[in-house]
Amino acid sequence: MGDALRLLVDRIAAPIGELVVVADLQGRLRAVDWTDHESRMLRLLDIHYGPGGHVLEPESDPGGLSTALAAYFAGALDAIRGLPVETGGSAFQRGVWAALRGIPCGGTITYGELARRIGRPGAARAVGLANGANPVGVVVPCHRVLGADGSLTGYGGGIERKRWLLEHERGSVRQ
Amino acid sequence: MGDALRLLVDRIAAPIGELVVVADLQGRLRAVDWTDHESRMLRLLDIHYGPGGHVLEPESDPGGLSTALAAYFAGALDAIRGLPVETGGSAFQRGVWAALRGIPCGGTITYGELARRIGRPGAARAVGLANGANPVGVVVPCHRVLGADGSLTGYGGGIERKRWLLEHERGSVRQ
DNA sequence: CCGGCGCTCGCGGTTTTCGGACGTGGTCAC
DNA sequence: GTGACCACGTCCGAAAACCGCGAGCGCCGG
Repeated sequence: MGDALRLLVDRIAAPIGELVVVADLQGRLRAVDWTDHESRMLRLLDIHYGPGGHVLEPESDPGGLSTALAAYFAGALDAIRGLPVETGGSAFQRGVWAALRGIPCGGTITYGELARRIGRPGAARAVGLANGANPVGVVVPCHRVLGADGSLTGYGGGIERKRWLLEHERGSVRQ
Repeated sequence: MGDALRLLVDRIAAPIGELVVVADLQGRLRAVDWTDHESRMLRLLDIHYGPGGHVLEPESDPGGLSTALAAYFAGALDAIRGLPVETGGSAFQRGVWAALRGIPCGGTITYGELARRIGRPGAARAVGLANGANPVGVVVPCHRVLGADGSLTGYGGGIERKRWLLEHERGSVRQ
């Protein structure tokens, strides 16, 4: 297993819980999730890189990513905008996640509209599925997707956090 | 939208406010309302013909209807008697509106009596509802309907106008 | 006693709201 | 392959709310 993917792990405190930050040696984000849902994150890593295909090593503020995330929670919403992200996943999923990064901070979109935007009208439900499979929470803003009627419908880390994030972004943007 | 219903719009002054007159290309009245309640009229048009199902074009005295209405306000009450009217609405509503035109000028009727007259005794309250949904004010004389105790109860354009219209019709008839 | 007033309740058509039944498209497990 | 999941969206039918009413009652002051 000498060729296993080496990943650096850090943890930071946020107002709504502790975050796990996973980066590669090139300083690209590979995963972000809440520590109380860490098992889900580990499962996603296994799916993307294979069980045993990666090793986790503690590291303080790898690539400055932890600092950027902390800044975001402190109110500097732009701090996470251009952060480098690298993921596995199917072509469809990567398309969804790429589209997610196009949603401006403080804005929202519906599952159906996002499906249309990636050229797959009618795949709204599949978008929800891909959303739930997003390994990089917060930075890839899956929380900015709402139901057609404006309902929050669901979020891997818990609806309450989704609500908090939207409120945080909407409030700080002061629109 | 090439098949949208084309409607001609005119405005005339009356002693109690300005009126909007809407006619079709065949010279039939489609709507009449007070300008200060124009939004209500537009909503009714949307309900009857669908949003975007009609286009409004300014036109002076379409089909001579404006002239007829002005004559009515000047004292020639008969001027609006036989005016052609065309509306949408449910079967019940059209029944109510047809019955309204049977009320002689200068006369009145109660909601309950009107209900009985169209074969729906007990539907007095529904008659009130249909009355409020009448798109062709004045010409379809919804103002001639009173409560069982003679009270004026209500009128889309304001009770004051209802009182004025009844007074106008009663006075000029000189009964 | 009698008339008037105000309240309550039943009324019927329309509109709005709500919930459940589909159709949907991509994933994952056999 | 095939079938079963779902962080959806649309449609349809039932139920409830909404009112430009009217009749029935109890209450009160002549």
